Amino acid sequence: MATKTAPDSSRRSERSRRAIYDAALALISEAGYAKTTIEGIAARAGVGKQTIYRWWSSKAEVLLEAFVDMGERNMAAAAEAAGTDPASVRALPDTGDLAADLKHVLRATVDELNDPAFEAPYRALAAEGIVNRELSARVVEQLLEPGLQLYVDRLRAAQESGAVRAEVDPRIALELFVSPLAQRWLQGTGELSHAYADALVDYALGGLSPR
Amino acid sequence: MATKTAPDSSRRSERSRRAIYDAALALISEAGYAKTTIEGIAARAGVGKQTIYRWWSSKAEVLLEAFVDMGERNMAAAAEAAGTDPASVRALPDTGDLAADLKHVLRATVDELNDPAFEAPYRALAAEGIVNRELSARVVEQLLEPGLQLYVDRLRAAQESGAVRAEVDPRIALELFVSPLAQRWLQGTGELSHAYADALVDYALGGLSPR
Amino acid sequence: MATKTAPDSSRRSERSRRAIYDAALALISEAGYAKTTIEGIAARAGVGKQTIYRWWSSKAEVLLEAFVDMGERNMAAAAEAAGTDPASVRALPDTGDLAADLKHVLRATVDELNDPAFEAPYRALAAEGIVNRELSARVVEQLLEPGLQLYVDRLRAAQESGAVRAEVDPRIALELFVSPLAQRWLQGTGELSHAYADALVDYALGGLSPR
Amino acid sequence: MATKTAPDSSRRSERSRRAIYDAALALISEAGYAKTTIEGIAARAGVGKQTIYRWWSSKAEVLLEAFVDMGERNMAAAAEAAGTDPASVRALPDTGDLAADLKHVLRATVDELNDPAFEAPYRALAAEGIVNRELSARVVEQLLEPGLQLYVDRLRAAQESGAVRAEVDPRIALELFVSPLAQRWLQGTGELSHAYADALVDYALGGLSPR
DNA sequence: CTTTAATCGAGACGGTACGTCTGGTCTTGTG
DNA sequence: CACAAGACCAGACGTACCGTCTCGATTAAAG
Repeated sequence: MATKTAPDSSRRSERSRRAIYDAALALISEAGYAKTTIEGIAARAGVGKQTIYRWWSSKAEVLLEAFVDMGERNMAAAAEAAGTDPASVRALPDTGDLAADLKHVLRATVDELNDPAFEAPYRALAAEGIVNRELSARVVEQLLEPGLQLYVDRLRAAQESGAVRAEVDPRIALELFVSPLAQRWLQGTGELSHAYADALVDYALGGLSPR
Repeated sequence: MATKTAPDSSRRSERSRRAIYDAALALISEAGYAKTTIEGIAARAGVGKQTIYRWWSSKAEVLLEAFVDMGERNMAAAAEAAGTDPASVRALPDTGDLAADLKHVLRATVDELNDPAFEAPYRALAAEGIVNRELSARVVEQLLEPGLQLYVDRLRAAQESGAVRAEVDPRIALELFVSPLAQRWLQGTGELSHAYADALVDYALGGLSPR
Repeated sequence: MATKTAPDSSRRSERSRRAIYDAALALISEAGYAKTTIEGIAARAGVGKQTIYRWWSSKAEVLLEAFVDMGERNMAAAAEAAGTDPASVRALPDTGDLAADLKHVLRATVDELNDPAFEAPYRALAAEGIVNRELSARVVEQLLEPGLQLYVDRLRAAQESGAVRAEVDPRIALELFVSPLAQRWLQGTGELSHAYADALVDYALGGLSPR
Repeated sequence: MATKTAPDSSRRSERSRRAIYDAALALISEAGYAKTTIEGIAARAGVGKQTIYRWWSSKAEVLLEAFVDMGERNMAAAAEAAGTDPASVRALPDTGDLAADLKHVLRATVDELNDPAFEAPYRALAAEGIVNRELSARVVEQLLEPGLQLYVDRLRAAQESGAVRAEVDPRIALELFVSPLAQRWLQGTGELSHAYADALVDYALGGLSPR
């Protein structure tokens, strides 16, 4: 039986890949995910439809890769601007004051989530992920997990310095302030402000009960 | 210019409405949101397509109403089974022990979220809501808000009894345990267990910092 | 078994009938037969759709009756204007000169066929009749036959006066000049002029072969 | 403004074209013109609807081409059967006896018009042509004109041999026997028999007046 | 360097669903 | 009961995309 021969990636056109990423992100920002079609991406990128179907299996996959690619380029640019190596760019600060450090990062996250350029494609990815488990796993793994791990690291450090109780599970702990933020952004259930971010940190660290 | 005259809702066929709700929920459970089509709903319901387009403007709207309707019927059934009036069915318990009460409700929520029958349509609605702000607002208002208000009420009662600090904003406080649950369910970032629900309540009430 | 009870024509609204005739003729002139819909006629006439379906079985039937009605009113008006009784209005002239008489009538027919107001509805009727045998029979019987009979009468008179050979069948003979006219009008295969009408009469009466 | 680019006819699927012609003719014979739908043709032909819309602009156009194609194939088949070249197949006979020649051809036409297989599609085409001038012109030009030209040629020959008066216009003369035939067929105003065809020729050639 | 085979842009193809329009029936007051 | 109004089921309309499938015309690797 003749198996569908896999494409030879060594002969792949870098030119087309770039054009497809650019077209995909542009269209999703302009018209939204639902109105973005593979046909539209191909036309905008000046590429045959088959070239897309050859390398990706769905619209969501194209978007995910385009998004990851954008993230990598942004990070490389930031690292270059900062004159440091890329790895250190995303690390959480550790000034010794856990609350201040968390507020600092969460405020930055709030600003990022409020950035309209960021909005459309990421929303699209989030929405698709809810319904498409396989994609969701890749989104979490490639886009979210690295960021979450930084919180885990910082909380572990805080546990060693005694700022956080030792028996607390950092994976659950970080959700106390990260998930409310994400949820508000996804569902639009409330404003995303620096004050809100601060409140989340205060409540989560100090607890709701009187001490 | 002749404005498209709105349909006369007093002449609406209750029979068709029911059939459409049933067909929509059935198809979404069987095939998922993306593969459910208006044409399919109409065919399954034994209804003309126009009858759907006359009363709803999108697939998402049909689903939302079908879902709200299902909720109302379930609640009415539950109230009848319990022999009480519908209003009291969804009220949070108040045994005096806030942590126990919250764990009780959150565990029930975990069970509900893990129920496969509940899964498909609600996921579909959530996904659509992320990308469709107008729908999202209606989902929040009609499906989520009533439930969240119960938390606010319970937390206010706890503040009066001194179990929660007076300066805490209940709207934010409830997100500490509700949002992480929702987030895990939406993104599949972790298991949804009773133990997890308990941990969220403990962390949120007691805080992460040592006391 | 309950037979579909026939409508009681004694209670029929004359008002509606008139309005429907007027609306049908107006719409067919404005938009053509194909774009004229029962729905449109009802709306234009300010009448319920059922009122049309109750009394007519098809769009073509409505048009036919509207057309017959229009003819009757026109004829009555002409008779009144001429101060004679309606029956004599459509009679062919008999001056003793058959060729002249036929040319006179055919020229009038040419003028009528070239009248744009006449065009659309009659074309529509003709087209529908080609495909709808039952309608065609009624069109022929109610609209065409009376006119053709006049030719038969005139030709019979000519046979008695010796102007036409006795063994000629008048029903076939009249087709020699009437059918070419009708055909050109239906198919647009050539101009419809007085000269053409004259030529038809000359050729038909005198024959094509030399004598 | 991006003009809707015309399809590339060199890449057209001959297979589909055939299947569409066959399906169109079959459906029109079975159900008539009005009940034949583009959707139905596509389904019957095992073809996407777009493939029809890509190459034809209306149901009438499809039918016209299907009909022309059928005619060409029939003629080619006849030529092959006769062992002669296609051009000579449709030529009118010239035995020197004009009346006999015309009767021969008209009788054949009568038989053809009475053939049920021929009936439905051609009626449909004729009906549409009456209302659709653009189509009518193409029908006349592609289907009728070639046949009519043969009469013109034969009549010209007759004029040279003295069998027809020199001042007669052949284009008009042929209508004397062709149009009545067409008219009877279209309107069902009378039987189509060999005797009728003969009478038309006799009347037209000899004239109605005594000599 | 060719040669040659896979990728490329392009777009026709068989399909599915869209949202609209109309047909013909049924229902609901009103006169 | 006929009527105006219009909701109903049904299904065709013409359009937009889907994912697959040819087509030459570049490429880029292996000869």
